[in-house]
Amino acid sequence: MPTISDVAKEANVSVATVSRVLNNHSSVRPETYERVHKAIEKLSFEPNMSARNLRRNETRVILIVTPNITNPYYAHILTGIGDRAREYGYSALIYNTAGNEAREKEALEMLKKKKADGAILLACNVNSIWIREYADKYPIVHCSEYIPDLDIPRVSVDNYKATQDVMEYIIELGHKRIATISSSNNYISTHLRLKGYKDTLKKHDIEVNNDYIVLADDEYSFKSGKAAAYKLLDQKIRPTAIFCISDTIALGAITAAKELGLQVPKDLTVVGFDDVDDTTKFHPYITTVAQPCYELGEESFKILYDCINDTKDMNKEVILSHKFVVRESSAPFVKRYHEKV
Amino acid sequence: MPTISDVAKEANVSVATVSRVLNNHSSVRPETYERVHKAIEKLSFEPNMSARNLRRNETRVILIVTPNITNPYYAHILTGIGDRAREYGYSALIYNTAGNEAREKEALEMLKKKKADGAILLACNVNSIWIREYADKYPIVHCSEYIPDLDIPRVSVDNYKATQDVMEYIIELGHKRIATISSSNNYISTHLRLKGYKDTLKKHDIEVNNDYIVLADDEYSFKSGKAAAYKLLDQKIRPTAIFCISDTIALGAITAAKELGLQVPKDLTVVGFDDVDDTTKFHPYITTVAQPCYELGEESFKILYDCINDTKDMNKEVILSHKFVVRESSAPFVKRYHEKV
DNA sequence: TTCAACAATGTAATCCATTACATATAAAGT
DNA sequence: ACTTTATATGTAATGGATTACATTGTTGAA
Repeated sequence: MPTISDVAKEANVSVATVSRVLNNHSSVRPETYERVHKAIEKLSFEPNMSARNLRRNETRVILIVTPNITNPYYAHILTGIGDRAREYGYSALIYNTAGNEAREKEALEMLKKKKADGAILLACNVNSIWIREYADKYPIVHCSEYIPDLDIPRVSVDNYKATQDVMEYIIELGHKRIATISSSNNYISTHLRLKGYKDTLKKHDIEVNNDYIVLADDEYSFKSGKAAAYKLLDQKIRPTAIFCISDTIALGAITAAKELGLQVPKDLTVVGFDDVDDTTKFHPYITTVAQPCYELGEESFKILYDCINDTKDMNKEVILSHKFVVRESSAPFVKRYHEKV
Repeated sequence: MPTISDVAKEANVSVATVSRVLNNHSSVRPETYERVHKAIEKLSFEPNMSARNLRRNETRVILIVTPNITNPYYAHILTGIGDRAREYGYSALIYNTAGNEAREKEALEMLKKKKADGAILLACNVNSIWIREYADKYPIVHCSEYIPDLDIPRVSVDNYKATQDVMEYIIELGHKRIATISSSNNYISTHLRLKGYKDTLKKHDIEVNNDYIVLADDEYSFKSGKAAAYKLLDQKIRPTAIFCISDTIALGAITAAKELGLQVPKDLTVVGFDDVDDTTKFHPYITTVAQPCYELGEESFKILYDCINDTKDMNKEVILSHKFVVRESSAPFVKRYHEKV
């Protein structure tokens, strides 16, 4: 491996000049610049990152704190982060926390220990305000989930608006008995989706029925989605539509409906959220809100990069647009002879 | 951030001694060792990795070359690698290649440029012998796929044996008309599974029928699995069992069967491979071969680590054991009135 | 013409941990 | 008692890039 001083010799200049060329300093004469570049290419020189990092006091490593990359939603985001990071010469330290706060803290301690230049947090409870003390000192970006009122840079979709879209659509279809399967977790998205659900009902003068709000588990597991749907469908007056806050839950709901002899969408409309890969693996394909996961990842890296480099006028909050996609699991409400309402 | 010389001062020794303590050199007196350790703890000193890496000429970065982390199979492996890597102070550079050879080469060029200490390749065509020239010079480990005859260290399951297990089971159930959905890709696992399929049939004096061997696409997509199943089930003499080389394909096959009015497993036995998350999301739950993905990942990191550190007597080939799990998609063959055979 | 101001480049210190080599002290051998 | 050997620790060079400061050369103003 050639070093900067090999290049300097080759180009007949000092190492300082080579370094200036490398870092695009203005004070280098164009012809010198040219000469150095030729030397660099001739020797196919690549600056030694350890040396540069040592001198610049950076690591070129970013931390990705995620509950679980095995979840395709996070995997897509991770791909976006990874592609952009690589492009900028960063590598990733992936911390799987399984939602465990102790491990989240352990992860962020890496920043203190200077093992990473910054962190992207993929899932974060609204009450984790302890993150502030890290965010005050180190570059941290929230991706998709965030903590309200703590103005930590973030990128996400507009969960409230997306839910409104869903609910307006379901109401438009003529449904009145609309339930939701939310989650026991404490994510901002969960809160916003629930609020969107309630607010839109109220807006249309439909009473919010607490029996129609049931919770799946923290990780939106298929199983818990199915169980939640059972709770809804076992009621005397069944809902005719269910808004699920994730596709996996929606899948669970559809399975539950089938087991109860209900046809989706004929007897029950089911809408999901996220649009991960499973939505079109089985009929009925799920009507859902598509999130731009890859772009969420890309964007969070960009913001983190700006944070690390103290870019002026950087974006502190990026909202990417979602897309509501109507597929097969939703249909107009039809009053049937046995219906009481 | 305290440095090694701060520690030296605090402990009243030279930096060399501190360094010796840090690296567990034998020649340090126990009481000195103790004193230095106290100083380290008092200042909560952490060695600066850039400086260490510069001096030691290493990066502490490993390359993970994968077609697509979005695939849960790879995601699980990645989690295993990641957890182990972090433990040893390595971070990961994830290269998504989408199976593109140019991008695979681009990835391995990082080794030449000293941007990573070694690489783990997650999917690799059997004919990619160009990898040898990198493997000769740099630490490279194959995980789950590999190139035969090129003795590059690797970890995988015994695909041939696993397929034998599956086939023996299906034959045991009384099936004679057994088809397989393989893939157009060029992975060693694909070849071995096909060979296992054929060999076991022959062993039981069942003729190999080429009409019963159809291919899904390279990525085992659901869609292509479904299409392949249609090809099998449209034949005059239908198979009564299908061995699919992936669960997603199996899922596709089950969907195709349903669409054709066949019940799984009553009318058709379907067996998958991998045991990723989807296998128990829908009934019938899929009978499949469970791969220890996380452990495959862990093990590959360990081997790579040994390669990087020239460990003597390291394992060059690790075969982890698979587990054949019988669930709902397989059942004994029952001769029906309309059956010709 | 002379000096200030600036442009272009060079010299050397710096980042921090590692390690070859040097030194000092103690234990062992004759 | 005196050299030899081993043990424990220190000094200083090293890895490669960056950058404050120094130097040289050039241009323009007075």
